[in-house]
Order: sequence, then structure tokens, then C-alpha cells
Amino acid sequence: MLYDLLGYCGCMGSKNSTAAKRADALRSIEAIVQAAAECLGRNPEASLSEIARAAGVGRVTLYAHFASRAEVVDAAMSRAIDRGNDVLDTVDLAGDPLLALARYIEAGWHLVDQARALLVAAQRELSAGRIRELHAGPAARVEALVARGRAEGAFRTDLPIAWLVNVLHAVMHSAAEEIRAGRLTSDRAADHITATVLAAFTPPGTPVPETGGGA
Amino acid sequence: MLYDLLGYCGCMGSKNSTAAKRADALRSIEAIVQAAAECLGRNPEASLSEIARAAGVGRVTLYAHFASRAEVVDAAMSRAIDRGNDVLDTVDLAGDPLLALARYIEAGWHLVDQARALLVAAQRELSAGRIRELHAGPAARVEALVARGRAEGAFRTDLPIAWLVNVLHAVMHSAAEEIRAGRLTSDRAADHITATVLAAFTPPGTPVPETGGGA
DNA sequence: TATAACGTGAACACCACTGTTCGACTTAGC
DNA sequence: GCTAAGTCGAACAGTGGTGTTCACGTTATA
Repeated sequence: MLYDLLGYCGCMGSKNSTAAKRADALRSIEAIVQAAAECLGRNPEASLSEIARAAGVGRVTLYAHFASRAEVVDAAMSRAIDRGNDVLDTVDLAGDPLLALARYIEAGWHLVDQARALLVAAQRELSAGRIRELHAGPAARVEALVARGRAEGAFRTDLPIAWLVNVLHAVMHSAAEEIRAGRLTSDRAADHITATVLAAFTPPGTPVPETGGGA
Repeated sequence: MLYDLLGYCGCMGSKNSTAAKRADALRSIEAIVQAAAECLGRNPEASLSEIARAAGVGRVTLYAHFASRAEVVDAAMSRAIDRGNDVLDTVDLAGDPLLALARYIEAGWHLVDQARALLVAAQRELSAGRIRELHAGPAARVEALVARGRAEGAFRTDLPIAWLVNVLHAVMHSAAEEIRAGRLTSDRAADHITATVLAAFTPPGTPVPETGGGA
């Protein structure tokens, strides 16, 4: 599903929430959100002037569409999450839970890697509740997968689902950090994450699955 | 080992690097570093005015001892790490690697939890290299333990030591976040972390150890 | 083509923090 | 008790971002 520009601006209380926007206005908003994602991805402290410049738009124009810095960050984050959801929609989570989780990681860690710096910006500007709300989509996906894996005896049941999901995200994020620091290469990341998480999810008393680099 | 005030100020290029400091000056510095740790722990964006006020000291006095905000943050972080090292010194890392790791987690996750916000402040103000340098002490401890565990066949060897250490820290940090968000209680944290990490460290093909809440 | 919406740069006020200087006062240490 | 070191508040200048207004030029759309 595409990012709904009008719907977004309406729900955030920007000017002209109901009035139909002109085509060039929509183009400007699109450019700003895209530039914000890029700039904040590079530097979480990027100023609105910088974002406007990157969008090829005047600073005043930015303020005409977004009431505050928080709104810009929110829009950029929403966009990134929506894009991520589109990608995750293409991942087959049926069948063997272990293989499904491996497929999810293969697709998901890259998204986490790309949105890492953007998330830092969001954490500074947005409330924890809002960030959690934005992640509801991806979170529900993993929760359902983990729940199914537990029901089928593939994943451990001695720890809460929320904790397992949390561990998955923590490991993916830390892998992104390691890559940024040059201590891990991108091509090995998915294997390492998968091997680690599958082991962490294994029920006590059960042998850890052999991933052998091939998923 | 106690935090060496003179040594620290010397190596950071503050004024009077060689001259002996008066007792009241040392007291001021101590109060500032302590207040910085508290304030930055509460709010990573705490201003120097706020820190000086909390230390019961004039803002000018703070600048008399620390040339910049970065120096204050560095001092607070160094202090926290030193304190942590003192605690970790009391942990017995000999014997069964699994039990040793459990003991390390029991002592270490609490330190991570307390220094969480302080670390955020450090990440904004200090270079990644400096932060890594500060963590060299604790990191070496875990690396040695993991290396021994691998040699004894208790931990997996199909993933790099650095990655395993990284996973341990990532899980501890995420547990701290969960507690702060109210989704995990402090009394369960150590069990969850231990169960997760021991499983993640288990060699492929080997059964995951049963922790059973008792370590 | 009329007009309302949009885009624009320049300028403004505002704010919070940083880092420095000054002169006067207090205190530690020999 | 003398002196140098330390402390203090007030006030300063500088910085960089935020959010707003204005007057004017441009463009989409009916």
C-alpha cells in the first residue's frame, strides 16, 4: 500500500487538513519526506534547512506543509515503515517456522540496517508510544510467526513472545551497528543473525539447528 | 581501582595538567562528575548549567575544570565504567563456562541498566572509538570467558567471538530498554537474558541448556 | 484567462546552550 | 597570616536551530 500523503497530513493537524491539495503541493511534500528520510538517515541531527535544501524546496515551503520538526520526522519514519511493510509482504512466512524465520531475517535485517539512523532521529523527536505504534505492523507479523512456531514445538515456550520478538530485533539492530563500525560484512550478517536467533529460540533440551551458512 | 581524578584531567588537556590541585578543587571535580553521571543518566541532553547546579557548584567553576561538554561526559562515562569494573572484579568467572556466564550476566546486566541513558549521552558527544576504548575493560573480560568456553566445547565456534560478545551486550541492552518501557520486570531480567544468551551460545547440534529460572 | 493556491527568499524574533571575561570574595596550605 | 588557588554570580558574545511574517513571483486548475 502506498504512503497516503493526504491522509497523513490530515491526521497530524497540518494546515488545510480537508482541502484538496494541488499537484505541485503533493510533489513538494513527497520531495520533502524523501529528502528527510535520506538526510536523517545520514545524520539524525540534520536541520530542517538541510532537509528543505535536499528536497530542492524553500524552507518556508516545508513549514507550509509540516507544522514542526516532529511532523517531518514522523512522516519520514512512517514512509520507511510503509516501504518495509511492502517488502515484508512478499516474504512467505508459511511452512517450517525455522525456515520462515530465516526468510524473514534475510529480508528484514536489510530494512533495519537502512533505517537505523532514521530510527535514532525518530527516538529523539517522537514519543516512545508513537514509535511503537509505527512498528505495530512488522511487530504483528513476527509475533504471529513466533506464536505459530511455539504451537508447533519449534520455538521455546519458557520465555514470553514479546521477549523473543525483542531479542530478534535487538540482534538485527546490533548487526547493523557492527556493519557500520566495520566489524561485520553485509554478506555475513544474515547468516550470523539467523544462526544466533534460531539458537536463542530453540526450546531447552532440544538440539540447536545447524544453519551451515545456507539458511 | 578508584577513579583517578588528577590522571584523568591531565590526559584530557584541561588547565593545570601538571600542577597539584587543592583539596576543594578536587572536591568540586568529584561533585561535578557525580552530578553529571546522575543528570545525564536521567536525561542525556542535560545542559552543563543543570549539571553544575546539581553538583552545588557555579557554572564557571565547572568550566574551570572541564574545557568542554565532551570532557564532562567523558569523565562521567569513565567513572561509570570504573565503578562497573570494580563490581565485575568481584565476579568469579572460573569453573563451568555456562555458570560463569550466568554469574557475569547476573552482575553485569544491572550495570548496563543503570548506565543506559549515560551511554546515550556518550554516544552523542564522544567518538565511537573513544567509547569502544572505554569499554575495553569489560569487553576483554567477556572475550576471555567466551574464548575459554569455546575451547572447552561449551560455546559455539561457528560464529566469531566478537559477534557473540556483541550479542550478549545487545540482549542486555534490550532488556534494559524493556524494563524502562515497563514490559519487563527487573526480577525476571537476569533469567531471561541468561536463558536467551546461553541458548544463543550453544554449539549447533547440542541441546540447549535448561536454566529453569535458577541460573 | 481568472484566481486561488503554491513557492520563494529575506528578514525577524526567539530561545537555549556554549564558552569567556571580570571583579570581588573565600579558603586551603605553607 | 600571607598568598596563591579556587569559587562565585553576572554579564557578555557567539552560535545555530526554530517558527513566523511579508511581499512578490509562479503555476495549477476550473
